[in-house]
Amino acid sequence: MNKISTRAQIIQHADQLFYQQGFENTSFADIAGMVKISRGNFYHHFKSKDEILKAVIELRLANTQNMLDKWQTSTDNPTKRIECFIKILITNWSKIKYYGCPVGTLTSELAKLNHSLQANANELFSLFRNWLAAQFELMGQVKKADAFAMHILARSQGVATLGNSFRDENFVKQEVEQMCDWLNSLKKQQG
Amino acid sequence: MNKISTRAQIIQHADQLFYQQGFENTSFADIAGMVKISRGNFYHHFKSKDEILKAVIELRLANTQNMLDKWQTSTDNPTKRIECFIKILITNWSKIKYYGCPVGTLTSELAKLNHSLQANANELFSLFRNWLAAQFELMGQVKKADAFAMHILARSQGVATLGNSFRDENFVKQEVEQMCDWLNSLKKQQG
DNA sequence: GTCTATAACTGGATAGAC
DNA sequence: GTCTATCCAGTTATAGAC
Repeated sequence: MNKISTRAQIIQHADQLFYQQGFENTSFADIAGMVKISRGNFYHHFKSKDEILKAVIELRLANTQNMLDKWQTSTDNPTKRIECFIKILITNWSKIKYYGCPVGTLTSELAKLNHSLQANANELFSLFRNWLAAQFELMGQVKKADAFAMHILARSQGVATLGNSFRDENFVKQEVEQMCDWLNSLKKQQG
Repeated sequence: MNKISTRAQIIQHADQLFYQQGFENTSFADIAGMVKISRGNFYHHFKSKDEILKAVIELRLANTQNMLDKWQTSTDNPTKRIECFIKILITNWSKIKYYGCPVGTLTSELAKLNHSLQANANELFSLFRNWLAAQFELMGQVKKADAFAMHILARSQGVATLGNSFRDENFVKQEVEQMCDWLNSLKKQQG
């Protein structure tokens, strides 16, 4: 019955704004405007802007874990699971088109700011990396599991960046298809 | 005999700072500090930060064109030329490690700012794209030339982003090798 | 006591007058 | 080329509302 807490609202809107506008470029006034509270009131919930970022990253980690868990239970075929990952590019295309990949753009921005929460943001990549590696292991690719995970992560990342720059959906679809082809060629090798 | 002009110095240092710190996060004072001129003098050369960005992008376009021209003359083998491109990841690793790809991080940042110079920055990608496509055509891959160009551009981009995040040189080297293998497998197909 | 609004402080930014 | 104006960010202090 309770309404969503103010704290949760702040995190939720900050999450969205950090993604769409970037962390640095998003001000308290921006967030306050969306949550409809006064600027000063923030400090009742968070000690600093960095704490909001920390909470946002934690929210993203939780949401990502949820997504991976769902994929894990919705099918027992690891190849199909990896395909779920690859196809986020298409599922989320309407956002990626304008704002890029939420993980890659955040880690890149924090790297340039030399921000103290770089490691936290990188955990988002690690979450995908480890999950993907686990799937490749299930496919029988034990030795190359991590390398393959990084490979597919990197290709997805590149497609997101180029897709965002050129705003070309066909390019994204083609690359997704190629990644799926590559994935399925691995399966056959294992037979 | 002339010393490098003040204007050129501003652009050069801005280029470096925009790359290392990001565009938004770099202030006039930062640039003025490096060029060692007063801030008033700044306005003699540039009316706004956006004008500096425009000049920086033009400088990068010129530098990129120079690099491509050099590769074009230093070898008449298109496959080897594309390898030159792929291997920038290793050549520039010491910078990519900390600041990512100068092109990808700029276009991503400008996309989030919804900046008016997005199209100018994208030209940097187009320069590479068209040059790569021309090389693939010379390799005999006429129909797929542009798709291959985008493919290799995207993969390089992804490797830069992940390399920057995980700071893992071995990963970069492995991916570079794989891209070169892929490239050479195309050559054989054509005979 | 918990949450919120208002106002003011501080530093850094762009901008522009002199 | 200095110096100032203005604005806006993050932050803090205080006092009121529930």
